[in-house]
Formats: sequence, C-alpha cells, structure tokens
Amino acid sequence: MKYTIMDVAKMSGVSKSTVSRVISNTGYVSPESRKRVLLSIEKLQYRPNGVARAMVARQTQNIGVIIYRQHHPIASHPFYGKILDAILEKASELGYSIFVMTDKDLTSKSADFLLEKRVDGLILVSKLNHELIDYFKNMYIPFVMVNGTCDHSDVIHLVNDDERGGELAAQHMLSLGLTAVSVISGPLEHRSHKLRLEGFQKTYQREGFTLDDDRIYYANSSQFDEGYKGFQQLWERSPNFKALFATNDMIALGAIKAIYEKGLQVPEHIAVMGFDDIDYAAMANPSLSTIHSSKTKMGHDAVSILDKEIQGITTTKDLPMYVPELKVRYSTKGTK
Amino acid sequence: MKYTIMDVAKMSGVSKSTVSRVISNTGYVSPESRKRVLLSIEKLQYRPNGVARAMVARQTQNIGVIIYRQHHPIASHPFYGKILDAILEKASELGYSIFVMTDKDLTSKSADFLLEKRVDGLILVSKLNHELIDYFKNMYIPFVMVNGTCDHSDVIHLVNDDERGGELAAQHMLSLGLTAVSVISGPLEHRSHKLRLEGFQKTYQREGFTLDDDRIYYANSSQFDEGYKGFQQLWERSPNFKALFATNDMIALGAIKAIYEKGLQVPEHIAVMGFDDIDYAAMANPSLSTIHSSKTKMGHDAVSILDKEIQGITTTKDLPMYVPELKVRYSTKGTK
DNA sequence: CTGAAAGCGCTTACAG
DNA sequence: CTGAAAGCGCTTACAG
Repeated sequence: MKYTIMDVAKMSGVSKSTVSRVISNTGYVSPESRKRVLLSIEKLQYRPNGVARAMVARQTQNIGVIIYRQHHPIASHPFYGKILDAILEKASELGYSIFVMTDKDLTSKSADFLLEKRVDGLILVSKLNHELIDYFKNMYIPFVMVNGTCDHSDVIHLVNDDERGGELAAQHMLSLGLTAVSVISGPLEHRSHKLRLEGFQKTYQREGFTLDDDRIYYANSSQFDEGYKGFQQLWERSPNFKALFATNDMIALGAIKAIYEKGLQVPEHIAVMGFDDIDYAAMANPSLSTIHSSKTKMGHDAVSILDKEIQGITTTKDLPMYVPELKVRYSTKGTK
Repeated sequence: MKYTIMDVAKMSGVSKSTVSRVISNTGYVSPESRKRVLLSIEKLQYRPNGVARAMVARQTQNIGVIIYRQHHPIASHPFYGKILDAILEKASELGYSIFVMTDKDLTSKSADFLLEKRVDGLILVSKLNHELIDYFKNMYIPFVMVNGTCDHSDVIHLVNDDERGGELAAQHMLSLGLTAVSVISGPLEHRSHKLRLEGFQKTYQREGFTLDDDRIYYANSSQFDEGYKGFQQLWERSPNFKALFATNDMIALGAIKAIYEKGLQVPEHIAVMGFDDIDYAAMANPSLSTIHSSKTKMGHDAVSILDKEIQGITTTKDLPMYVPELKVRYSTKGTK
C-alpha cells in the first residue's frame, strides 16, 4: 500500500519504466531485470495503484449498475437480486468490478459518478425514464438496459418475451379447463406487467372467453401486500372465479395467503399462477405454478455485451427476447 | 465528459487553480470570476474527473463490500441481501459509493482492488478466515466486520446476540409446553448457528429437559433443501417430537415443506420456529414464528462506523451486540 | 533491452 | 484574490 513504483525501481536498481513493463508484461525486459523486479515487488508487497493506472489508461475496469427501485429493496429483491448476482458473477469473470447504485442516487451522486467517469460502462436495470436514457446517450458512455421500458431502437435492451409468457400462462389454465379466471396485475407502467397481462388476456379472448375489467385488479405495486389485498377485493366484487393469474410471483403469493384466510384451498377452490419463478415459488406452500423468466442469463449477458461495447466491438442492438417457460407446480395442478 | 478543468479555465479566462477553487468551494475567488467559471461549467457540462481527483486526494469515496458466500447467491440472499441494501442506503447518504465483491474474487481480483487502494474502507460480511482478517489488518485499511466469526478483540465487529436469540426461542417453546423438541442446525463453523443452537440447548437443559444428540440434525448448509432433508431424517430417527427449532428461517421453511408432505400440520402436529425474520417468514404459509435479528441496522451501522474510521475518528472496537426479538406467528401459536 | 521525459486531470501550497 | 509550479503514481512513446 505504502510503496510506489519508484520504491520498487530503486530497490531493483532499474527505472520505473522497466518496473512498469514487467508489471504490465509488455515490451522487452531482460530476464535478470525481470527477476530482480519481481523479487522487490514480492518483498515490498507492492501493488500498483489502480487509481493512478486508471487515470492514464482512461479505463477504470469498473461497471456501474443502477437499479431503479424507488421505495423498495434492491439487492434483496427476489427478481432484481438475482440479476445483480448474475452481474456480479460475470463481471468478476471478465475482470470488472461492480459499483451498485440505487436510483435515489441517480439524481445526484451516482449521476456524478458516471459523469466523473469512474466507470467504463453502465447497466441500467428496471424502469428508467426517458430523460435519463437520453442523458446517458449524450454522455457517450456505453450502457445496456435490462428489463426496462425502452422504445429507443438504438439502445441495447435485454428483455423477456413477457407477452409470450402471459400467453403460456393462459394456455396452461385453459388446458385445465379454468375459464372462470381473475387477474391481479402489477403496475402497467412497467413494460413487463403490461405485456404479461396483454398476452394473457388476448389468449383468453382468442379462445372465446372475455376477461371483463371487473375481473382484473390493478395493483399499485408488485408486492406481496397488493396480492393479498387484490384477492380480497376481487372476491368481494364477485366470488365466482376458479383461477387466478398474477403478473408476478410475489403478488400471487400474497393472493394465496388471502385465499387461505378465506378458508379456501389452492388449487381445489382456486388455482393460482404467478410469473417470474422466483426462488420462493418452488419453496412456497403450496408450490407455485409460474412462468420462468430469465434472470441469471440476462445478468450474464448484460455484462458480456457491455464488455464488448466498452471494447468498441459493435454488436447488434436488436437482441432477441428471452423465451419464457412454463413451470407447473401444485398451485394449479394439485400435484408436485 | 470530454472537457477538463483546462477547458473551463480557458473559457472563463482564468487559471485552472481558480476553477479548482470554485469547484471545491475553498479559498478565495472573486464573485465575478466565480460567476464566469460557474457559467462555463454549465455551458460545457463539465464534471470533474473523479479518478484524477481521487489520485491527488488519496481518497476515493468508495467502500468495498465483501460478502463471503462460496456457492450461494449473495445479493438475492434473504439475510445478506438485506444487509447489503442497508449498506447501500447509508453509503449513499454519507457520500460513498459501494463496490460489491464476492468472496471468489477475494483470493484474486477483489483482493487486488483493495490493495490497489481503490477503496477507502471495507465491510466484510459473513464468515472470513483468520488469514484474511490478518491480511486486512496488515493493509492498514479501515474495515469492519458484519455478522462474522471473529475473536480478534481489536477488530470492529457487528453481531447479533445469537445466543440470547436461541434462548428466546427456547423460552417461547417451553412456554407453550413444547418439551419434545428437535432441532435442525446450520453449519456450526458459522458463529451464529453455533450460538443459536447453544442458547437454545442450554435453556432446555436449565429447565430440566435434555436435548439428546439424535434430536439434532446437523445440516451441511443453511439452505431450504437442508431443512427439508433434515426433517425427513429426524422423523425417520424417531417420530416423537412435537416441535422443531431451526437455526434459520430458510431451514425452517424447508422443514415445513417436508412436514406437510408427510401429511402433518403446522403447528397442530409440529410447531416450528425459525431464526432471522427474513421477509418471507411473515409471508409464508403458515406464517413462521421466528427470532428477529438485526439486518438493516447492522448495515447502516457498518457504514457509519466505517466512515468514522476512515476519517480517523477512533471509536470503541467493543460494540454491544444487537438484541434479538421474538416474533410469534402461526407456526407455533396457531393464530395470526 | 532500458531510461528520461511527457502527460493523464486534478489539488495544494506558495508567491505575488 | 489569482496564477505558476510541483506533484499524486502510473503508462506510453521516444531515444539510445
């Protein structure tokens, strides 16, 4: 810590240029010099100062991750936490370190960090407003968006095919003969909730079953509580449905709690499906049928693609969506 | 991004020294000069380069967080994720940015990062081996440990009073007359699991009930699966207990799943208690009685204390433990 | 193969 | 109140 390249140079009887060469393993260094330098480094426990290096290299080897979550947890979120884990994993693999910032920061501190160029690139997770996207575009800093709302076609944007997922959910329910269905939908400002709902609705309609608006509860958040409340409201409106689709697992889990409190059984009285396949979905009691959406793969890809962008290797901005997958569990089928 | 302090200086017709003064708001600058500089900054959208600044200031305003989790998720972990969220929150408040690193990194890359002085201080979360602690001590870099195993009295170490928590759990069960109890314990190398178990055991013994070793399942991990397996094993050994204590909530949840699969009810046939009060404990079905352990407060304190250390303000190394709290829910009481 | 020099973008004394 | 100079710890051409 306390030693600099000069200390190593002196100790080895060479110039700092030579030390620099052996550290970066570039250029020519005689075997003897190299040996002496390596020895000094070892003795002094010398480590190059990354900040100084970053300054001249104009590269920090840092990636900033901004997750938009105004009031809710970020890391511990069952969906976004998974993405973050995947980002962490891939970043370490590719030699990047990760700065994690909350959106609250974004308006002030974290924005400054980016502006102050302490990161080589950015990963924006979840919903971000247009101004922000424009802002980053103007910064000429490479960035990718993950699971956000974005209609700029020139922005790299990783998303699940949520509409297809909604369709899969509907098809599964229909295959079980569950035509009397209600829905709890998360906030429609979020691309994913909107599309999941649309895909679900369209499929029912296509099969000749209309989903009246009073069969849908529009939740204010995508949290457990809203699922709980949502079911109560729907049941109060008209207790005549046999199945419930929620646009994410947390909502579904909240609904299940409310269902049991009413003395009803899942799936005997009401079959329930969620969306996302968060870890708890499989652990829950009863286990929750759901649509698996990419989290780990999205996180990994975000870093890999960003890495390419940082290196100036242009990739297609127009990436295919991740394909969702049906997971049938107890909450619809009644069997493991 | 592309502009430097020189560009601002030229545009304003002053020297870069003056620009620096207005940016850092230090020293004297005439009102007119200040105004011109501010205007240029605005026009050019200039932002100081944080890397350059960090180099001369010898301060990065960065804190590194290392979470030890060899094979399991980090951010999305219901316990550590919460701590991380709290760290993120407090750090942003105090003007620090957070680097998150996994332990896999630690042996190579992240260790280098620390050595390369890209952080002003460190937060070490969870179990870390002795060498590592010594290593950091030798680096003369301020650090605090959170929820780890550490017997160095000169290391700042934030922990819950897990033994007391185990005691609280035992007292609660005893108060319900549940003397025929079994236990699933997480890995004893972890300070917290060890102490939770000890506190629990001692309390039963004190009340005249011995907990034979065959009543305890020693799990290989602290995950859901091990709870599931643990119950099956215990039940196979001797299906004569009416209550189960698990040293964390995930284990308890896994056990509950196994209990239901055996056709038994919680708490009617078997009452279950966990430990930690992760978010999902309250959401689970049935809701899980548990011992609340500090997560958010620990995360906040870790940053605040580290901040003081970084500033050279010495604080007591000997901090009081966080006091655990009993949360009674359906899984023991049979009522909300 | 190696060293001296210049420079990355800032801040911090020091003259004036 | 302000500017020139030195320096933070490195890397990168450029001579030799």
